Order: sequence, then C-alpha cells, then structure tokens
Amino acid sequence: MMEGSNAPQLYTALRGMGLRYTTLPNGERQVINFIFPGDFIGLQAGIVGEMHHSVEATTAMTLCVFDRSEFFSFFKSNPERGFDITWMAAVEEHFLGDSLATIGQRTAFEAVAWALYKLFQRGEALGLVNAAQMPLPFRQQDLADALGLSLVHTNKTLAKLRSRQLASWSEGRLQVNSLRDLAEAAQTEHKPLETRPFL
Amino acid sequence: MMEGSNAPQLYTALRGMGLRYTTLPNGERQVINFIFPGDFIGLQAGIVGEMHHSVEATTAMTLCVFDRSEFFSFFKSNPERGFDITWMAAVEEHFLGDSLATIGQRTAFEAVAWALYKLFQRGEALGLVNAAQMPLPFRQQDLADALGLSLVHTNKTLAKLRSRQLASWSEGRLQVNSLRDLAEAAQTEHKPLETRPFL
DNA sequence: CGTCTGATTGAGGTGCATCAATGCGCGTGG
DNA sequence: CCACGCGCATTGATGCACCTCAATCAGACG
Repeated sequence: MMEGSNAPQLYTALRGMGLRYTTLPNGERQVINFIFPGDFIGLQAGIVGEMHHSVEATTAMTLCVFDRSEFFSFFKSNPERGFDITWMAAVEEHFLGDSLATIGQRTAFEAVAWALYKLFQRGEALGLVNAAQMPLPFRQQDLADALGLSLVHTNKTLAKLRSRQLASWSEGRLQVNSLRDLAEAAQTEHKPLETRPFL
Repeated sequence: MMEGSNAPQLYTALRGMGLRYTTLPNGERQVINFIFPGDFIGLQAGIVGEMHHSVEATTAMTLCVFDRSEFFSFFKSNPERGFDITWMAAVEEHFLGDSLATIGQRTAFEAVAWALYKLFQRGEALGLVNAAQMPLPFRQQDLADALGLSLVHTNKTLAKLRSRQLASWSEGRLQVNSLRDLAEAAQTEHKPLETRPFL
C-alpha cells in the first residue's frame, strides 16, 4: 500500500514496523523515530503540506489510509477525534524532546541503552513481548542513524550491553531481562509508558 | 505571570523570549527549543498531564493564559481552533525532527550555523529584524545546551562564524548579512519559514 | 572596590569517527 | 550442488572533533 502513494496521505500503521527519517544535503541520514503498530503517520506532511521527512517500511505493513483532503472537515465533524490527534501529536512531540536529550547529552552507552529501553517498553505495551523477548527487525545502521552514532561504535556498544547482561539484540530479536537495570544504565527513570489514543 | 503557576497551564507567549528544556538525572540540561512571541506553550504538559519539561523565561514575558480544565470542551466547541492547535503541534514536531538531525548529524560548525539561521529566520517573520540585526537575549550556554555542545566549543565556533562574516552574535544581538550564505554553511536549504497559526 | 555572571582563550585528554578487513548467512545463476 | 555476490554484523587500528580543566577579562551591581 505504501508504494502507490506519492501524494502525501495520512495513515495509521496497523501491522508491521518501519521508520521515519530525514536526509541532509550531504547525504547523512537521521532516523527520527521507529514506527510501531498503532502509530499515526504523516501528520506533519498532511498539515504542513510538503513531505520533508521520509517514511520507510522495514517489514511488510498494513495501513489504514485516510484521505488528506477530507482531513479538515473530519476535524470539524469529529472534534473528539480531533482531540485525540492533538493528543498523539503532543505525545510524539514529548518523545522527540526526550530523543533530543539523549542524542545531545547522553554518552553512546547510555543512548543505546535508552533506545532499547524505549523500544522494549513500547513492545510490552503492544503485547509483542514473550519470554522477555520481542521482535525488532531493524538493522544496527538504523539505530546508529537514530542516535547520531557511527555503525561501528553502535555495534561495539551493543556488544557491551550484551556482555553486561542488560540487553541482547541479535537476529531481529531483542531480549531484556530487567527493564529496571536497563533504565538505570540509560540514565533515565523507570516509569510506565504514556498512554496514547488509537485512531 | 509565570511564577505563580505550579499547576500546568496553557499559554501563548505574547511578548518576550524564553526556553524549554529537560534535565537528565545526572544534571545535564537539554534545551529543546527557544520560545518566541506567538509560541504556544505547555501542550504536552497540558495533555499528557505531567510536566516533564521545564519552561523558563529569559526576558520578561507577557502571556495569554488558558485554563487547562476547559481545554477539552474548548476543543469541541471550537473545532477550527482545535485544528489550529494540531497544526501548531505538527509544525513543532516537524521542527524537532530537524533539530534531531542537526544534533545527530551535523558538525559543531554546521549546527551552530543552523541554529542561528533558524533563529534569525524566525526573527524576520516576527518583524524583529532591523538593519540585519535582531535581539537574541540568550546566553552562549543556552545555545550550547540546545546543540549538545560544550560551552567552550560553542564559543569558539561562534568566533569562527564571526570571522567568516557569516553571523555575529554578541551583547544580545544577532547580526546576519546573508541568510543564504549562512544556510549554506549550515548544510541546509534556504527556504521560507512554514506558516504557523496563532492562537 | 569586592563579587558575580558571562565571554574568551589556551592546553591537554578522550570518546567516538573513520578506515579497513574478515566472517557469515542467504539468494542467485551456472 | 557449488561458486559467487551481496547485505549485514563484527573486530582492530588510527585519527580527530570535541570535551574538560583552568585561567583571564569585561561589565553590572551593591
């Protein structure tokens, strides 16, 4: 479904995973966030008009498509839904603030721990976790580009986390035994995930 | 007006400047964005409920205060305004994505250039620019914390921008002669600012 | 005048980037 | 069935961009 859309649309991801990113003029890539089932995609594109950020599917995805042209009228006829959309945007904005803080202030070790912590927590909320494991079908390069680290250093940092028994990510599966320990390594407070509406 | 509010409220800044930031457990500070007149403050706090990010006034400010408890009903009775709020959130989210990209991918030189570019552009839109100058009453430490750089390195980078005639920021005033050149130094495209609604 | 905040500058150290090579699984074509 | 190429993970060696420490300086204020 993703391929046919060159006109920016609005989606909510029902199944599968992906990522959102920008590309700098010099070719560097920054992944902005990882997309999980339930995420609402394309709000900035839908409202701002131009597509400055790209979205890419990592696994096969099934999407629920909304028509952008009807977005405004939808808002007027369903103000409660409109409120939900604002809510989602606010949660997302809050999350991006935290992301900024990790890229800007945390060490590579803390940053990787933080990312895996957030991903695992998200997986838990979605019921993807089974026997302390969840699927995480991204490449190390994706995580590196998300954290502003080099692929090599990301790899070495992942190895360190593995050897310290904090988190183990390989072959597309992430294993975390103690979320609390991981949060501590990430210089972050261990607290439950913000609830977010679903559209 | 800011001082009396320990309960999270919603504001729009009418006059003055400030900044929004988080603090990590280890004490590091990440400033998330700079607040200009017209900015809407406290949406995440207002919706999410808890105040995880702090807001601080740099100059004296005058604010327009909204009651948080009426926020939801306001949304239902004024869906167009609700749409505007979502719009603002989307623009802000988009901007944070760009911020991520600069902290993650740009060099210190490019990052500082990018920040001054954005600030100056914002100033232009607000009519603050006069004779290629605008007021910018922040400290170098604030910019450093926004970009994830040390104060010392930020200072040296600012000096380099000054010596290359790209941008000069001192005594609370920012001077930019060629926005185009500055954008080029920042590894970014020079394009007009996104319009944003005003509440 | 002391004190305080913020800007500036120099010297030395390091976390992470870059370069380079190897390995491993998997699909593809001969 | 095997050789080959390709994407991705892994590991070692080297270098640099940026950090940290430390000192000085200018202006504001009581």
